[in-house]
Amino acid sequence: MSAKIQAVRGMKDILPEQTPVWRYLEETVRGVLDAYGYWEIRLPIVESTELFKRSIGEVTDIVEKEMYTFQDGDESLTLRPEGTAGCVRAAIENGIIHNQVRKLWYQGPMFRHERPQKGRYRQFHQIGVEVFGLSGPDIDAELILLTARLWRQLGLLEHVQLQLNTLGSAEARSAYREKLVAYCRERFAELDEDSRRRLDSNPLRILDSKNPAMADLIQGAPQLLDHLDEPSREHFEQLTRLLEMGGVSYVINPRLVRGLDYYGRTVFEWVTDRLGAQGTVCAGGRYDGLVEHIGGRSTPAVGFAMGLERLVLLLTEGAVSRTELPLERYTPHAYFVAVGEAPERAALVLAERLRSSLPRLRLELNMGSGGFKAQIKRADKSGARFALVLGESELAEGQIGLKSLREEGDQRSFSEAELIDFLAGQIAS
RNA sequence: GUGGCUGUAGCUCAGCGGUUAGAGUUCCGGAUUGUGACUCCGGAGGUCGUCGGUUCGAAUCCGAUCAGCCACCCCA
Repeated sequence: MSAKIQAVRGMKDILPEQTPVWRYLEETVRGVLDAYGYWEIRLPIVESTELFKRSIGEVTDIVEKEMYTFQDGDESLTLRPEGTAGCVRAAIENGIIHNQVRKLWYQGPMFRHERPQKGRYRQFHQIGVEVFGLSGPDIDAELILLTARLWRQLGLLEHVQLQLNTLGSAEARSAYREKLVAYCRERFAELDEDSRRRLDSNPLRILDSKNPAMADLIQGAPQLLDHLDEPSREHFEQLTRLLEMGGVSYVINPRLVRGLDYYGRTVFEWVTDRLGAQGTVCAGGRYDGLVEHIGGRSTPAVGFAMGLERLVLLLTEGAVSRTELPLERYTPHAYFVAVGEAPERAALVLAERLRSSLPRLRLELNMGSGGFKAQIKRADKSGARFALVLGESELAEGQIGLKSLREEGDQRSFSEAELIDFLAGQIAS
């Protein structure tokens, strides 16, 4: 054997044993988005580096040290570290948000060069939703109601908590930031190393420090909620009222600050305590200034993204037991056992006819021969409910055997027509 | 970028200076000339992460390196 080549750090294979969970999750999300009238947009994975610098912010961790950037001729390109920037770029470039409302979603891999840990990988997958052209709290509420419905459908609602905050208008926030920075500079000696760094990069983050030595300083710090502009306060109050009417409970977390520069007003996160340190499963907020900032006409916008790895983890080991997931929809209904040369040939043809007659039938035909024992074993392992059996004697009698693999009962014998009827009934149920 | 823990069969792990490195599981075959999930038997499967050092002797001790996991930072 030659030297092994392994997957690059932080980039995980999603194995066949896992893909049914992924499909279940993705299909459920798509179903909910369809139900609310959102349209899919498919976006490139590579964008110009400048796009991310301008939208995410030059001094954020993402842009400073986490981007996969490479030179292509005289252009600097970057593997997208998040989806919003590309979506906004595409929306402007194609004129689809010019003076009109758009409700969009996208899906796919994102790349950040971070140290991997539980629920965090260098290539990870998100489904993102972005709405353009609506400035009221009603759309903020709809997005949150939509996610709440999704958690309910996935059986996750009782394992996640909605945290909510408002960052106010850009003006109010930057005024507040100055006050906070001034306060921190006054008590600079009390700041830990991380917070001194945050003072320049993201001062609002200081309030979210996990260091207990900082608790005192944080206690006495000025509060963003006390510095809100009136329209933002009104927006936030209406949003919370709508959520209450919609039956979604929330916790106001004044320390909730999204990491990306473009957020303002509403921000929210769905968090869980079941995934260790990476508890955020879905997060988003309003970014009314971004479209203009990237070169479009001033357009209000709001959106969120959910991390699929984290949701899959939550589904498989965090909250729902794996046996509760409806994964049988991804295993074959029936596994076709055919022993002997003539039966094998006949089975290949018969399997094709069955698939033609029953388009929704999932039928796996045994390949690679093998005795009855081996083939029945494979049938069992495939997860199929039934084994179809064709040996020399069935072939001679023009019958097909049907053996239930999931419950007791004798093997039955069907003609082809009877078998189609029977399977049709099984598929329907 | 920083810290802690861990690298032995495809997977989960035992062995922690002394024959030819083990178990469970998985896979294949048999017990049962044509029938799975339980049982029994057999077979296949290992450069003990890599490189170097100590030693008569290293999976075992030491160093370096690489990788994985978890946490910090940050984030979905």
